[in-house]
Amino acid sequence: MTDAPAQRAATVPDKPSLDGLEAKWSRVWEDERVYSFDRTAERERVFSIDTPPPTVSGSLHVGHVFSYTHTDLVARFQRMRGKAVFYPMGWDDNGLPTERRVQNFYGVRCDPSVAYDPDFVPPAKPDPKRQLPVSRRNFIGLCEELTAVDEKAFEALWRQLGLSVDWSTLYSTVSDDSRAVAQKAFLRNLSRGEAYSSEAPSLWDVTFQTAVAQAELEAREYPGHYHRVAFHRPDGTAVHIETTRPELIPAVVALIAHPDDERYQPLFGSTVTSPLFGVEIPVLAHHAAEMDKGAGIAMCCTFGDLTDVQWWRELQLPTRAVVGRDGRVLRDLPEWLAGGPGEGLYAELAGKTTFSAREAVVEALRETGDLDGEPKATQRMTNFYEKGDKPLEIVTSRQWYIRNGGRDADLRETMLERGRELAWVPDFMRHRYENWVGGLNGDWLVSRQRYFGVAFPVWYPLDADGQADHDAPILADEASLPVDPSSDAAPGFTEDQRDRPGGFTGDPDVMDTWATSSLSPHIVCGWERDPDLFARTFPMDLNTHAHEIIRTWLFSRVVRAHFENGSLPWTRSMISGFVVDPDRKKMSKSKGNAVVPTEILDRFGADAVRWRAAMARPGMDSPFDETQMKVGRRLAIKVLNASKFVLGISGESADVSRVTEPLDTSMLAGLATTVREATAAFEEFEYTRALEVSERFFWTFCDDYLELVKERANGQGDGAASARAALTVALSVQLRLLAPILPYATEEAWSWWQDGSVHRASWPVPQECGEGGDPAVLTAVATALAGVRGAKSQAKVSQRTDVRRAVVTGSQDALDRVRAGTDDLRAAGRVAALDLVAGGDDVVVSDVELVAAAE
RNA sequence: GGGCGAUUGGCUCAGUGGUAGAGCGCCUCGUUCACACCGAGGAGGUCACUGGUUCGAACCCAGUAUCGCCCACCA
Repeated sequence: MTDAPAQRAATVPDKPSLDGLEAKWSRVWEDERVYSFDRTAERERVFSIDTPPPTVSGSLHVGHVFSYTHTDLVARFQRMRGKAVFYPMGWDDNGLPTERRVQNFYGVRCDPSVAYDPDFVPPAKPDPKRQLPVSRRNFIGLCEELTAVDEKAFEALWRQLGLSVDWSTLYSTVSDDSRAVAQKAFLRNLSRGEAYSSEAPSLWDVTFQTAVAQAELEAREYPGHYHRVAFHRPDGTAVHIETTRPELIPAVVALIAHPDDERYQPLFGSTVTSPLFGVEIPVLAHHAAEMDKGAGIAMCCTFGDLTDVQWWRELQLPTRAVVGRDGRVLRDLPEWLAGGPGEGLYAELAGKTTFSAREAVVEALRETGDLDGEPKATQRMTNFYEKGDKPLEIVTSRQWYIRNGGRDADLRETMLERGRELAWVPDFMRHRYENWVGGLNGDWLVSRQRYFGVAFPVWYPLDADGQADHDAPILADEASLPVDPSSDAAPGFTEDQRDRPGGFTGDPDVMDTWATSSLSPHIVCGWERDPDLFARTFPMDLNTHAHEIIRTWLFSRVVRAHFENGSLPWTRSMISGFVVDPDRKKMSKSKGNAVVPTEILDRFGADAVRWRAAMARPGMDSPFDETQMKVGRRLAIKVLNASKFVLGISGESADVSRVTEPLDTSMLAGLATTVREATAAFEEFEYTRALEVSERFFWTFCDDYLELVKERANGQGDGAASARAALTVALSVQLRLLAPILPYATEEAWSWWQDGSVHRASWPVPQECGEGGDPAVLTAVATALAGVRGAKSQAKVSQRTDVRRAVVTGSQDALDRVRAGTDDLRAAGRVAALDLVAGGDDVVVSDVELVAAAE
């Protein structure tokens, strides 16, 4: 805060404009460190905010802009209220989105078997069809290179939008610090039994060749066919099942029907043989089989779907996998098929995709007559990885899990209780949390078979045969974190023992990005790194984001803080709705209906976009509509022009004790009410209401009050002094009321006559507006003025037309109020003589005698 | 199938028991002495529907419909 004041030159321009304000003020705010966090503040004075680290390899759309603005509105209000606002920003540069972007951008793919090339230069002309294999280390280098570029663009956007983050607290999810936090928290989870590894069936994306978590699933419509297929009883009679996946017949382990199903009760306990492959399997009963679905009896494979996994687990069925990690039928003949009638067919299927294998099996079923009728087309919901485009398979593999209540009723109840403990804005959003936690069907799978991410700080000893002992992992020392087990030797070993019998091997996997971002409160608050900061900022005061990541980011942070700190990570969550397209459909890049934020910021300006964002209440979806942006822009311009006008006639003295005229005290009384309402609204995180009351007052102030007093204020004496003081007080208060919404226009106007940033000024209090005013005076006088204006409008003459005489009727009280401002009214309406006549209740203007233009 | 939210003038939305509101758009008029990225005035709605409670319902209760989102659903 040393060398910037030159830019604060305090002159009122002749023609105020929004142009250039963003560049000018975001620069000044940075130079003066206006939003820096005072880390000496005691906990009660701190307001700490956890805001989502955007995926830098993704693209931001206008929905993000709105949601981040919502956070900023609260941050700015709290700062002006005197809080030390801790408002960091982070980048999520982990994981698949980055890998995918690097692959497309540079035309490379990661191949861990390729040796590191220190002189590697990416292809000048990437060929997306033939990606160049590069070493893991080179690949990660490219990830880091590209994210650095993306981060610059993101930061520029946030600065233009005017987010009041303290950029000195910027973090990224792949930094050494974040990796150390992620690894340390994982080791703690492990030591307390909250994390574990397990060889188990899990959802698997065959394109990315990685396991995925329940929270990353997306059910989509997917076309398929029902095939009615015969299994055979020992006496040769057929038992028909229906399946959409006949290619899994070689993997069948049982037929299963509901225990109450009379059709199949005689079969329970007996066996049947599978068509084509002749494998003998039992017919079993299980309550999860649905009588009215398909044939009522299902073929259970290991594994076709999650129900199969349930049956496999609960009925203790054997494992007979035929689909590999690449989504193709396993090359080697499974032992349970050896010697059977299907050996030849299997050889044909081996290596085929499930799609081609299905065709071959159907053909074979036709030939043997085991296909009953023709396949019937169907559309069904199928699980996809949210970033993938092929249905998920279920593959058995060793994975790391963190407990989250998905397999433990007590823990689940504890997590539901945490959700109840949390304050939700709006409150109904808590249902999404409860819905999700209540429906968990397994623990949180955190390992990914990918490259760019935080490694598990774990190695395994190798026995004399070179087999890893996964039950005796070698753990990293906390002091050594972060570590990379693929390049750092395990403690107690040397690098030349890597992957040698009797030596060690590093855990090959990386953590899913949510496993790191679930620790964002720990990362930003300095968990274990800066205990003093942590004590001042954690648990945090506010968490904000849109509702789509309640199940992922919000829930995962609750889990981690629960385990690590025995508390919620924050006391309150404010959840934004979506910006939807004009048809009320969700915006997404793939649908092509997403609006690019830089474009609207450039076209309408940050204040206008922020104004529009502020009009979307927490949790409410909001259609994108350009015409609304113009309204915000108009307000911002009006703020500049009204400020210029007020300062031009009022001078700069804001001495409220000089305000004596009833019309002036009336205006200030109304302003005091506005301050009360806006403050109460902001305290309830109802920024929209705060904006509405402030804006409504501002327009009345401009349209009525300014017009009424401008003549008197330009005159002499106590009346003029009263008006000028009132104008100045009102300007000061209103600029501060609007500052959180319109940071640029208010800062610009503030700079014309005040020292320092409006964003560091104190939030207005009603006492600034004096006491004893009657708000009804301004209302009554303004109503009378509107009557005069209406008469002129009706007569289709200029508002500047002189009025010889007019009559105001109303109740005695109303007339008293009008009388208090009668001189101002006559001046503003250009009325020579005003008669006040008792009658009726409302203020009504009549008998307006206009002076003809010619006179 | 379960859950949540929405339904008020052409559009976007306020309004939680007492005679329907705002902004935008529209129409008319005016104006350049803060503001043409302007001002003044005006028209426009049986508050989705059906019952119920109440002296009184946009608002409370029950149900229905439509739209959206979340979750579940691969036989």
